[in-house]
Amino acid sequence: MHPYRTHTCGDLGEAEIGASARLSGWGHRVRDHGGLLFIDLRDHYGVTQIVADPDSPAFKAAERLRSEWVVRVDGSVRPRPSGTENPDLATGRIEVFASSIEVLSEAKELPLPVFGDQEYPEEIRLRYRFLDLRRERLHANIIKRGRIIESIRRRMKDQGFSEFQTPILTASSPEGARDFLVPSRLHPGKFYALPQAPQQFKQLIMMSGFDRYFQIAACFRDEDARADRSPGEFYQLDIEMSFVTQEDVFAAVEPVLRGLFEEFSDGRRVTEVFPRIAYRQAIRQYGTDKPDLRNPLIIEDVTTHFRGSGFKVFASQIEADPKVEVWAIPAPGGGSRAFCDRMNAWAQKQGQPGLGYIFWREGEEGGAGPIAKNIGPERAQAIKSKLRLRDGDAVFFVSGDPAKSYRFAGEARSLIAEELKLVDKEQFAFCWIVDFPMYEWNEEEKKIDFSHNPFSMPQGGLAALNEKDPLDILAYQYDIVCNGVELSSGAIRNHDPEIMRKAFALAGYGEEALKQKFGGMYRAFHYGAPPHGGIAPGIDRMVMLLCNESNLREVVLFPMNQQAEDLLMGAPSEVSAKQLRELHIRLDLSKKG
RNA sequence: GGGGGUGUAGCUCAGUUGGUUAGAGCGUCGGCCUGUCACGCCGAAGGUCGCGGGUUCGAGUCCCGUCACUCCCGCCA
Repeated sequence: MHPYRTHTCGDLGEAEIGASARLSGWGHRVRDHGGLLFIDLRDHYGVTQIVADPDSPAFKAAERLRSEWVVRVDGSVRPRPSGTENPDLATGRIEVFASSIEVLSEAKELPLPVFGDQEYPEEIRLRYRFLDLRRERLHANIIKRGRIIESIRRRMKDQGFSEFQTPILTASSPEGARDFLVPSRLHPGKFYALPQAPQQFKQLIMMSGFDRYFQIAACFRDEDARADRSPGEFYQLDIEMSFVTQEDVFAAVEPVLRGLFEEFSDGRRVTEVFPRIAYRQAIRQYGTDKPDLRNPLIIEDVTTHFRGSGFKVFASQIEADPKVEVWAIPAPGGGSRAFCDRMNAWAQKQGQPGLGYIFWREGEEGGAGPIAKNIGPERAQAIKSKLRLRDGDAVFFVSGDPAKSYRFAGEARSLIAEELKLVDKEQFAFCWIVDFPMYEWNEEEKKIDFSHNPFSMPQGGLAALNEKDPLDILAYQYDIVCNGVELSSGAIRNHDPEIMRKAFALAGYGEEALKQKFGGMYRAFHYGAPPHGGIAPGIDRMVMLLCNESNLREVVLFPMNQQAEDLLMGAPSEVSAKQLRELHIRLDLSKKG
């Protein structure tokens, strides 16, 4: 017989009744009735109830057993007595009567119980990650993650993509995030960097004559963490294609994501055709460039209704600055003073002067609230009909230069919909955000910056760069957004060295800088570069959405904490003087004390 | 780098306006229990109230500092 098991803890059913079985696993829960004792034995596959009574030679060992001890159980499979079956357990119609129990490994008193679904603090969960991972929810998430990645690979290959591996030790790149550096032993004073993304490699792959590349790529960035941003490292579904337009990229990626989400959505609806929303329209309608389309509210411009009105706060702002607009956020069902006051109080807590509102009670034509009184019934009625509001509804107003106020309007839109329960949680709502501006104004340095990837192709090509106001130039640059989560940016790349020189010149970089910073790739552009483009959806974020989690640590096997420390492995750690000597590194910790 | 929150038994938490010996549930240990599946019942052990300082007759509670964790801003394809 196998030394550990003939079956797993999820195998046994009525078909095995009468057979003898050997199981190994963790003691999940022990119920000792004195003369009768039950053990829920758990392994990766499931839970099986073990029974022992004083007639069994295993009884003594069973009485010693505690939670999370690892044991091997020999016994016979028998039906549970009528009325004691457990329908919540896959193996709940049978039990194993133990003839022998051997303890393979004892467990000390647990700092984190595996049994039950109580929440525990992060520090303990991370320090004892191996216990946390035994728990049902995390265990299931990790399994699901594996299946999701497997499905992505299959779907990408079915679309004719090939998976390649790009280097992990590469050159430091000046753009974007802070690099993780790796000192070179053979080249004193020089460093490798871990890739922030295989961006340049995937473009080089296209220029090397390949097509339709993808990779489940590890990316490294030495930046501070967020709940939806792991410290240090994360994974991207890195994609690049040759001879494509933006539409071709969408056509390749959309079915992969839709199919993937349909496969793992557990019945939640998935957007059938991903709408395309221009960046500027997204800002105006949703107050964000990553709108949650599960939220039905749409912001409208009602500036004209306040110009010259009796509500002097807005009217004088509009008078004083032509950039000022008043945006209205509808709140269907929010038509009560209590709700409006609560929103206003929230706004003040956000450091805003307040959140103006009008609300309509039954049979009250002009609307209620201070703004309604000041602008008069005609204007209030005009706003009401423009936003298609009814009695019982409210509308909130955000006034200011949209470039500064849009974010607050977007936050208000989210909170209103959340409070009024207008967000349909039973769906995955995708959209493409397109037409991102190529450049943006850097107020601190008083100069023009690339707003996203400097290698994006400007819409209109060289002519646009030469003729248009740089701040009006759009790029073939796009995001994919799901439920308000930015899954990825992508772009059609700039493959033309002439356009590239001009594009960098507008941002204040000469050709020398281009050569120096992006030498390998810039060189490749001069030897026959195909038009190409791609995208790189974040694997961890997709898994997070599909697992219905709001923190990446719930879908990563061994995550670091927010300070980018691995509490289980003890990373980062000090290294020996010998290691440092070999790497030509001398430490100066004087600043740290 | 900045702001918010949290820190009390192995774990999750309660602890009133500052007032005697700091409590509960789970877990651990001991006892009882033959159909449980969050088994039940009885009992016991277990505490640097994150750490340091201060105010006070008296501090888990108030003040200052500091550390740890967490969320956010800055930062970040």
